[in-house]
Amino acid sequence: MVDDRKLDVLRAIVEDYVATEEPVGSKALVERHGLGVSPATVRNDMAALEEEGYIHQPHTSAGRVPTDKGYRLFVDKLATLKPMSTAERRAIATLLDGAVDLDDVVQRSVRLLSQLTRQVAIVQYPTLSRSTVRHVELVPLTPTRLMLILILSTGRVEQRLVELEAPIADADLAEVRVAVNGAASGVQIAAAAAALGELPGVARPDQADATRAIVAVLTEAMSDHRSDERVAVSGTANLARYGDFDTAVRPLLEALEEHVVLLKLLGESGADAVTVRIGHEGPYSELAATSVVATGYGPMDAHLGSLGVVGPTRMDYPGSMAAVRAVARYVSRILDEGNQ
Amino acid sequence: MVDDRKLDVLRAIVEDYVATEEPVGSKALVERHGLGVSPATVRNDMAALEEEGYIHQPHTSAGRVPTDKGYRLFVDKLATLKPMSTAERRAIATLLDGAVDLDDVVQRSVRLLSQLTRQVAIVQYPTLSRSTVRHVELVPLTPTRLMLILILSTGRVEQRLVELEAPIADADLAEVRVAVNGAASGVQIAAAAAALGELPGVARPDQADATRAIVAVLTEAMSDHRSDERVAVSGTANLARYGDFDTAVRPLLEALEEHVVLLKLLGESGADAVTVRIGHEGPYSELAATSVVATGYGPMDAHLGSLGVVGPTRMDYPGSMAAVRAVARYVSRILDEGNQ
DNA sequence: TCTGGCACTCGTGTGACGGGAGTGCCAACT
DNA sequence: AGTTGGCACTCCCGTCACACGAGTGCCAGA
Repeated sequence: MVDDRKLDVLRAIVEDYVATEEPVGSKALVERHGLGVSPATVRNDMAALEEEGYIHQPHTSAGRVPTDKGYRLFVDKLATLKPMSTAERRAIATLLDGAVDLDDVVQRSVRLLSQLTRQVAIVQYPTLSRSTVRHVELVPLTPTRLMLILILSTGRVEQRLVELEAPIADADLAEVRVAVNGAASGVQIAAAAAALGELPGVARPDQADATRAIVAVLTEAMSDHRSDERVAVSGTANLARYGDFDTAVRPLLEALEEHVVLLKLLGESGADAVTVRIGHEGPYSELAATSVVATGYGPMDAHLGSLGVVGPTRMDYPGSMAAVRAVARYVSRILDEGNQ
Repeated sequence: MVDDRKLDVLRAIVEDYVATEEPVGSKALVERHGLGVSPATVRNDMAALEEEGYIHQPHTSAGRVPTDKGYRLFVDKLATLKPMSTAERRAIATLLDGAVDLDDVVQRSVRLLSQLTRQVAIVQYPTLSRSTVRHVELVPLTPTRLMLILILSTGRVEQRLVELEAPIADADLAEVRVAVNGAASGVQIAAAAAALGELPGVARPDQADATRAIVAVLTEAMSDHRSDERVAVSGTANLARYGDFDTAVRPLLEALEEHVVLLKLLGESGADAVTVRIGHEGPYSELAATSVVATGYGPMDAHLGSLGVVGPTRMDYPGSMAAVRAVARYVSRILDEGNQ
């Protein structure tokens, strides 16, 4: 069914089409690639490939274009990851090492990824849920008003206001702070919520009200999945290179506004495998003309978030996959370092 | 020179062109607006307006299109701000009141503004420089490593790591914390840097090194204008409604990637006046086809940042100006409340 | 199994052409 | 002096016909 030469032909078609954005014919194919056979032979193979649904002819007397199925085969069997050049590696390393905080890491990463791939890049902020509490700080603003600061192992900092029923003395506040940190520090978010729930019960009676208010705000902040939905996007201008505006650019622009949609697009990729979703394989029918190359990141086997690129199905898969993998690895390493 | 009817004609041309995106002719004009004169009369006026550079004819036998100068006159003399409907006012109020922190305020505002105007909205994060220090917190992570947290009056929180030469005792740390807050709390950023500079000299000798390290990181964090350059963008999908891709959409998409460019576009608008920059009036020749409607925000007369919308010169100026002003007022009010 | 040849299909670019929207100008009217 | 109706003129745009050429499918021969 799929002998070697036919696969070569498919690979050549994909590469040429990606490069030229035009249907590719048998003659141009044998010229640009050293296939060593005549156009007529290639035509036979093309007919077979079309029969099997890997390529498609926009109209009679036009060249062939890969189908989603064709891209799929290409990615699964034919693509060899383009290794990053040493210059690129060094650029990644120096750029990301200069980041000063979590926000900065995410923003530099997304920018970098869009520049490397010349496509739209998406980076999800690290989720709260799998990280641990590093420290909880309570700062008195007025006698009945505290600022609560929650510092997580990923470097994320959440801040909330706490309103108290009654004023609290500095000494009492210090005790509550110690109690809260005793229960939560170093503990995973999920477990910390449970441990904190016990606190108001065992606190000194005159500190119980304040403890209860603080714990309420704290658990609310920890369970706030708003930040789980945060994503950074970069490289929108690369959409300008798209050919067809209405079928390709507009739906994607709209999707980029909806962070929930983006997260669904990125999906729950495994931490070490680069996932490729081609055209209709994705969850949105409006985005049938776009592909997603994504992977998870996070130190070791902990999945903290996903990142990737989206672009036309006609995209450079090997290059994108390599770039996505490289950036994910660097980001994982940096998060790991900051975590010590 | 510019008698009343000619101004009426100009207003009608602008309104029709904005609505239809097509050159507007004399006949359609008298039909759609009750001008009470004949097409021939209007033609005479149009000839005069064109002579003076307010309108322009793409080619003979076509209708007229406003020039930048024409839009300018329209905005300055002819536009009456469309008041927001009560439904819109309520939508603004409820949406923005639900914001939990500064990030949330900015992100909700920018989204709201893009939805109200159906254009690309931009909101600059509040600058550090004009805000005051609310509190500085020092959290020991390891004996020689502190996390420094800087809380500003706008609600912004900055975090930095501090590496110490030698371990520091908790008691000493508490004293340094008091000293630092004594020097900086409630003081404007600019003044705080100076006050902090004195500290290492007057500190107890055994605390001088630690104080010096902390102050160094703190002044660095306060002078970090990186956050001054942060902007939020929303509504990119509205670009899809643009007609001409290459001259209008592409340059703007590219500009949206460059936050520095955006800040320059927003400009240093006064806090209470809505600024309109039309086409070539702006600083970038590539953006000759786009206009900017912007204003400053901030409680009272303090200018904390700018916000606005960008769109085609052919845009609904009265509606955009009203929306920009309304959102800026609500944002200012919210920042003021959070500041007490 | 591959190859060269050949007839066929069909999209694309070009040029001619008519319709129509809109203008400018002029003479007449108020 | 300002306004109006009439009229000739300009020029964009959509349509149609047509030739060109790229590309194909098929078939006979190596």
